[in-house]
Amino acid sequence: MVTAISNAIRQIPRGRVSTYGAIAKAAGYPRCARHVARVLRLVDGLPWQRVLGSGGRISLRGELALEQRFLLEAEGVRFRGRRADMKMFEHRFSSPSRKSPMATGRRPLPRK
DNA sequence: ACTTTGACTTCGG
DNA sequence: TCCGAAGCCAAAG
Repeated sequence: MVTAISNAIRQIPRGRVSTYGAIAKAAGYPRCARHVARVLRLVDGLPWQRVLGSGGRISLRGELALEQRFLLEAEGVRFRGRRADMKMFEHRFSSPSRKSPMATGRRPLPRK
């Protein structure tokens, strides 16, 4: 699971970004945005700077936030105020990186 | 086994 | 746009 999430993150190409929620979903664990965050903190060697909060907002604080923004701009990602331009730079995942999307039997995602 | 803890998200005011 | 509350889920202690 940590693996699946790590893989998903590694799939984000340079110059593109994604969100915690989107990554979680792409990895096969919808609604597990927080776990994506944990993986980023735990595992290194990942393009952590390409992961943003919903709407392209930076969820980090202090220097990390500044550094993240700096790195992204260096890759060509443009910011509008405090947000990254998601319409342009959000990476679209094709499918869950590992086998069955479902590992813990959860519903397909009916929503309401 | 139970409680706490997040680099989260969405909604309402 | 900013702030607070509630929902979420697995890992840690």
